[in-house]
Amino acid sequence: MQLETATIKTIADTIGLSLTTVSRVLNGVAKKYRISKATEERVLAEADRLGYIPNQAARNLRLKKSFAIGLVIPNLANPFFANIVSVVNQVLHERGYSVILTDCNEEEKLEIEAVNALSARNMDGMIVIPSGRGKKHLELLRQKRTPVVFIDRYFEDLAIPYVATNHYDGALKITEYLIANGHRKIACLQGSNHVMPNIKRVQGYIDAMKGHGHDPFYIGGNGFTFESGYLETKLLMQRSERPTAILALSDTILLGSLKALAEDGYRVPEDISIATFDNSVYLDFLACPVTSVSQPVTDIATIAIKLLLDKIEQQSTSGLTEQEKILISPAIIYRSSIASIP
Amino acid sequence: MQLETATIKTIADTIGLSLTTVSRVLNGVAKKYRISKATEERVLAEADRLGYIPNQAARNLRLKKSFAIGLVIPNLANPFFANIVSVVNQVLHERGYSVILTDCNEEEKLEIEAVNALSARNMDGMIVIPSGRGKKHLELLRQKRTPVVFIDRYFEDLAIPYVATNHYDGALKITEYLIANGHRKIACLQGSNHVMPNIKRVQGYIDAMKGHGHDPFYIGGNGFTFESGYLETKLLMQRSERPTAILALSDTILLGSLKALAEDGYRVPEDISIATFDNSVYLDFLACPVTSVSQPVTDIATIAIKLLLDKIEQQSTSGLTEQEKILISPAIIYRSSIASIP
DNA sequence: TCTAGTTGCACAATCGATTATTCTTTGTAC
DNA sequence: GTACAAAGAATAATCGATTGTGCAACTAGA
Repeated sequence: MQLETATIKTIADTIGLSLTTVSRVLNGVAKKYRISKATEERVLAEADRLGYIPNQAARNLRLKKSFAIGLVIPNLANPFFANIVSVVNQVLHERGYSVILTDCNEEEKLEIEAVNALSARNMDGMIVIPSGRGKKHLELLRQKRTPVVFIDRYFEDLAIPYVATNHYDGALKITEYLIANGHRKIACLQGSNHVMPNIKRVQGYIDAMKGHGHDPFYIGGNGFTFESGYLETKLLMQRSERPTAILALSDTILLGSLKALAEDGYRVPEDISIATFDNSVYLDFLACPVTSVSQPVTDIATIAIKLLLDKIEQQSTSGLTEQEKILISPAIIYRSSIASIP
Repeated sequence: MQLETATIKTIADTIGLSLTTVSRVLNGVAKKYRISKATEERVLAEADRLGYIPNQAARNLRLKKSFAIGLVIPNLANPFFANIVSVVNQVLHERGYSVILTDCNEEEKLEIEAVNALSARNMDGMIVIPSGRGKKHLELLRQKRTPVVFIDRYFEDLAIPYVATNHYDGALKITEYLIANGHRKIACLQGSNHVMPNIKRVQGYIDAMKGHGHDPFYIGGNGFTFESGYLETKLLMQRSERPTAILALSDTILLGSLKALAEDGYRVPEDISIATFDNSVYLDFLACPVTSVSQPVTDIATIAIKLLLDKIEQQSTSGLTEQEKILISPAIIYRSSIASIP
């Protein structure tokens, strides 16, 4: 077997035709250029025999198109993001695109580097879940006319489409459910306080409380992490006035919170009720299964890709329409972690 | 601001030098080609002013090097794989490589397509966790001299390096621990029975049983999935002779198994003991925290990348040495899911 | 002053694929 | 028999970066 990789030239030489003809056949435009059936078949047969695979770098250079989509996400170790990547990846591959991934570890510096690196690789489009609050590198993409879509996290003042859960709505509903169950002292353990999902969720919590005539009881924490949930819960339970319920704004926060509660001997839901976001699969199997806001991951990913591919294929230069700001209302999955209190 | 992307030609034209000189300065080989300090500075200043980013497709084509590593994995939704990808991604980006990801959804067909697509993109190297049992597409990579390293799953008869947990050892130890706690009727719920980790784990289970004079009690299941764990446990508990312990060969299987046990009213560990693999973070928070074999994900990923980059950078054409078949013994994390029985 | 060597930079080919343009041959109509 | 059209395929430029080789201009030593 030949060690040399076959190129269009290899094929052209072995069957004595020009590069042009071979290229046209392989691109399926033989008819358009009146290439005879016989020639077409000879080319195809030879390409097959040599195991020809077109060099993408050459195509990319010539066509200024990479057939690749860049994916920039905060942290793959978080199952919620991993799920999004999984779905996005699958759909894009079906559509013939490669996926170039970067995990930014929630650091803005890495995010900027990633966006620039992807830009150098001529991405046909990008899907970004921003880690930081900086926008300059993202605006530069618009100048370069690279289509971008945000998932989950977004900037409202940027003319870049986004698809996300209606975080506000989810938080509002689940807080109202807690209130309906008699809770007043509901503590909210938040994530990174500069990202949109967190801002909206906190606002939902606040509005639900106020809407029912209560002041927000407590808002603390500063990251979508296990550690933040753990520390914040420890602090929380040492206050003179303890909460009757905790609303964790992510599953990672929840696990930390549960660990703190368990260490201090609090039982769920007897001693304290708890609710969370994200609805990871293991919530059903915890000591006490936890009620959760369930984000429609598959829908979000699918819609985002549709938006992106539309932009890529039409290159519509029109401004941002309302249809490109999409929020999907989440469902709430009821489990046994919330007790009714008088 | 200019909308056109700056190229080397742009820079050369605006300061009146040749492409050659600009390229050499930007590649940091100015000294080698005796380019004056003054010229060098003019070039750098202009590149900076124009926000020049080298076109990777052009470099890739010319250098036959993509500065990218292909990653082929079975399923990102599985936290174990997501963690691997997270670590791999981070280390590679530090080293200046991009990561091109494909999730194969555990399908061999997708795996083959992915490997070919990555090959067309001239990957400098690839890290593969095979989904299927086919090897032809992987052998073709050796012909093309693309360095490859397997992680977690591997083929012993292929001259391709691998880094994995010592699955056999892990299964042996945890089974012996169950035996030491008085268990004899230990059921083993397996994953995909054609992949190496599963084969080795099952063998460890069998050898531990036999080593202590017992016949393997039960081996069932056929996938690293929630469903397999659930169904198999339902079947298992309907047998006339019930197990006193279950060894789930992954966390996903575990969750399914726990659901089945809970539905039928069995308590862990009072009615039945249970142990698992993977040590996901949520194991601590289950109704009964579950004892688990903990795979050294970070170590595995780090070593695999070291092997790969060594191969890429030296292009050592030497055969596979023993040092390129690396198995790391896992630790066991003891929790309360295993009861001592008389 | 002349030669040999050094300094500073440019020419042009190359990587593989695409494509507008051009060229040749064959067929057809009057 | 001439003119012209259509069929079938080739020439050559192009995308952006890299690099072996070549060529002035200048310097230093004899």
